[in-house]
Amino acid sequence: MAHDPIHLGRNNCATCAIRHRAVCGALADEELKELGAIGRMRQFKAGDIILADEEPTTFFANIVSGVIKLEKTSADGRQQIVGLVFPPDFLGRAFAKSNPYFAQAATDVEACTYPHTAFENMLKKHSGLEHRLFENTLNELDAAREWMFVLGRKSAQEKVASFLHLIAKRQSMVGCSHGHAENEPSGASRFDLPLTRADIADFLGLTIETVSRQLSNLKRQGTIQLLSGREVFVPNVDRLASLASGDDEAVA
Amino acid sequence: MAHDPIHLGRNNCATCAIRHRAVCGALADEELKELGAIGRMRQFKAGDIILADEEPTTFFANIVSGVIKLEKTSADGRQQIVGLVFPPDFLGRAFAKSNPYFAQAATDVEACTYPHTAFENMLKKHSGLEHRLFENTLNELDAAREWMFVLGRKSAQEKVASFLHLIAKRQSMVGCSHGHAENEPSGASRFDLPLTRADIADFLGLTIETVSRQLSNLKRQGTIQLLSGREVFVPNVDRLASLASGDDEAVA
DNA sequence: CGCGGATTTGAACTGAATCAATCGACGTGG
DNA sequence: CCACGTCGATTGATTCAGTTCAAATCCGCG
Repeated sequence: MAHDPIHLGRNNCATCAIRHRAVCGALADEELKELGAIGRMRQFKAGDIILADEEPTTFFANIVSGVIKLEKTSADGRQQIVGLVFPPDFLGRAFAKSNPYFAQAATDVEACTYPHTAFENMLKKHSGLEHRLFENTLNELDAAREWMFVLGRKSAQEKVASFLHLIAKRQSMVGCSHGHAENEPSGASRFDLPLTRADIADFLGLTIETVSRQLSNLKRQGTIQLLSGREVFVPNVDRLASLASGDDEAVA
Repeated sequence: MAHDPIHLGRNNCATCAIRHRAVCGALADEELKELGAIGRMRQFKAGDIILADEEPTTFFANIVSGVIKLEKTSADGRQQIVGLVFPPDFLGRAFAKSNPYFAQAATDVEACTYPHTAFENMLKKHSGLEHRLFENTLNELDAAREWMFVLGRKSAQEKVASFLHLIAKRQSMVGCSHGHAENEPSGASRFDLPLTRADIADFLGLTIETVSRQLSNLKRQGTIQLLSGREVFVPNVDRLASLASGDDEAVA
């Protein structure tokens, strides 16, 4: 739980798993060397607080493996996850005095981190890097708004199906080395849930119990199988997708 | 309802009401002239569709007056407003093949519009302009995530109070000529609602009836007064804010 | 004056929350 | 090696906030 990441040495960008898909992919060799010089690989354990709410940002990061949750908490303890950060996403709010939310490792995480000031200087110097980060941010905004629909208008069943579908999409993408390929999985899919039931509830605006019940429903229907631990098997992703958007109705 | 805006002549940037607060405020005189040359002032009527969903973006715009709603609709007709665009906000999704959502005038709107390609060329040429738009986008992302908390975790009463508080903040800001001042209103406030009950419901993930009931509750409590037409009077904005965050409980 | 859309209000219903109990996996210590 | 405690997850029973269905009421406008 403590904020005590393992510091590894400098990263070798040339062999980096997310080299081409992350924001640093925007840079030419010369510039990449400059960015690499300020980057440092770190590991976090599930539960580690990576960036604290309302605190000055001390660093930015590219996620290499694992999942980070972005969370908002109100005074009376209600929580809402407002974003999930997967590889090769970028973590951190540029150009702000303080972080607008909590960033916590949902699973064990490896990330390439950059000191706050040095990175913002790079942004100012290399407009290509800023452009890449801008495009990234636009995509995050689209995703956030997509999720607003889920939160505001979908039923519990649709929410849970939407979540599973999202994870299936993102996890299937982790493998591919280039591009944000538009390769929607449509056949079968198998993956580990990066979140606990409590996290899923906080992401969907539901309670733990409702999430659990809906997962049981989907299992009973045969839409998903819950294997050992956090593992899920989806025999037909299209079916899941249609439940997520409410096209389909019950199937007993 | 038709897509038939009134085309006015070229705008005079020097006297523009939003000159300093909009993205164009990033530019030096020379560049401003260049941007002004491609800008054209247009007027839209309440209900006009400004940008259609899934269609190529034909133009971008700075909102000079009025309010635009950004809306998502599902196949079965459910709707969710995923953003409101006030002066001096920027409208349009840069660097995308198509619009990720519907943009419709909630009230009569005046906007300074820029042709798609010409504007994106300006962005490429002037990194200062791109930077300003980037900061804008970061703020929109923060706002979207803030709203995700409202949608996922707040009660109907809190949602309606949050909405009124948001409008009170934004409307009070329309007057000031510079900066995104952090001047939260805290005393009394009077404003026109830019949205119908149906729109408010779609923004809050509620039904029309629930919105109406909650407004009646707030009125009965004395937290707000509903004047003629769309006008609302809030004697104590702080009180509204505390209802919005759930600090406070009922007051009979 | 009367029409039509927007809004309010009422009554009944229901999906998800709440309250409560049990289960299962895992790690620790006797 | 097994009993125990903890934490996450499941399942059941009950409650309640918000929806749905239905009916007034209000209001701008020709």
